[in-house]
Amino acid sequence: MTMTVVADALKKRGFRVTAPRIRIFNVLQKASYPMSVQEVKMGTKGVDTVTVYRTLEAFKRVGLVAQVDLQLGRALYELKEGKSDHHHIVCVSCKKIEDFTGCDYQPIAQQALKQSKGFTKIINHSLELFGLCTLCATK
Amino acid sequence: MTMTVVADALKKRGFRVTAPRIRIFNVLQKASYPMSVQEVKMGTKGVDTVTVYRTLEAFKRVGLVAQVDLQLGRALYELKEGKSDHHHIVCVSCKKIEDFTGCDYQPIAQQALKQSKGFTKIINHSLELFGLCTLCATK
DNA sequence: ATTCTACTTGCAAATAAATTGCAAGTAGAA
DNA sequence: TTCTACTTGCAATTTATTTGCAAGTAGAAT
Ligand SMILES: [Mn+2]
Ligand SMILES: [Mn+2]
Ligand SMILES: [Zn+2]
Ligand SMILES: [Zn+2]
Repeated sequence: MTMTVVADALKKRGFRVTAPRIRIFNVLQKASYPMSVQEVKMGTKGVDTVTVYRTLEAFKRVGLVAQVDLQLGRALYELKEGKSDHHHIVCVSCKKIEDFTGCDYQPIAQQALKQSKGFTKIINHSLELFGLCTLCATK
Repeated sequence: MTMTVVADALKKRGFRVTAPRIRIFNVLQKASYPMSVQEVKMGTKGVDTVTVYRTLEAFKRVGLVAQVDLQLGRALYELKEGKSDHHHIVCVSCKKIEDFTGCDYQPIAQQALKQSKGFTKIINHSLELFGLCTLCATK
């Protein structure tokens, strides 16, 4: 995902391409794990926390970023990039996060829709695994 | 799930059976959807918010309650009861929540473990679907 | 039944997360 | 270059969650 892709994605939706948005994008791109708002702010120095919140929200709306909930008491965010659907394993003890790929959720979504009275379409899903990492498991 | 089950589960882990804990349990039992701390507090009237937090945490530890994250900015909680593994569909617009059952996540978990370098066991998982309910879809 | 003590609770205060209002700044169209 | 709607930073709020502590009590021991 190049920067022109970002610019285009933003423009296409009526968003302007600004310095804070570019910086935030770059921070996310370097990260190897989903980041909290505070972490993103740390990485950009100079960009206000509120701007990080608003930018991540904008990125989410244009589909550049995914919000991840790992039961840590705050939301995390990561670039979707070209990467297919991937998810996470989290150590419930030390909070270590690993990615994994290969979530075939379509059958589950189909079954859910079949049961549902009020929904006819799924537009997104979250799937996270929780465990003990080998390090914490030995303690 | 009867109340003696609660009492036993608590006692077994060294927790005392108290009035606030019973009330909170009853509120959760009546609910047909996962509740926020504030909603639980509303339902109990007289029990302090802090006690709700601490009790839900205790219930979580003894396995009575599951925490659910629906990207709403706060955690939700629901009784596990005897009910097997079930999950939710959430309307991203009006936040309507529906249950669904039939999450066969074992293959996914196995595949995740196969890929993982730092984990050898999954002890929990979260899976939530996001969509537009039929009502919101027509707007 | 009474005593004892570790576990619980409520209240207040602190911390942390997320949102809102607004004036000043600026991207990008004209 | 001009103009204006979109953005930003800063301060203030609101909402969520945690912590400290003194007073209360469940449940074991007597
Ligand atoms: Mn990831
Ligand atoms: Mn449920
Ligand atoms: Zn760990
Ligand atoms: Zn809806």
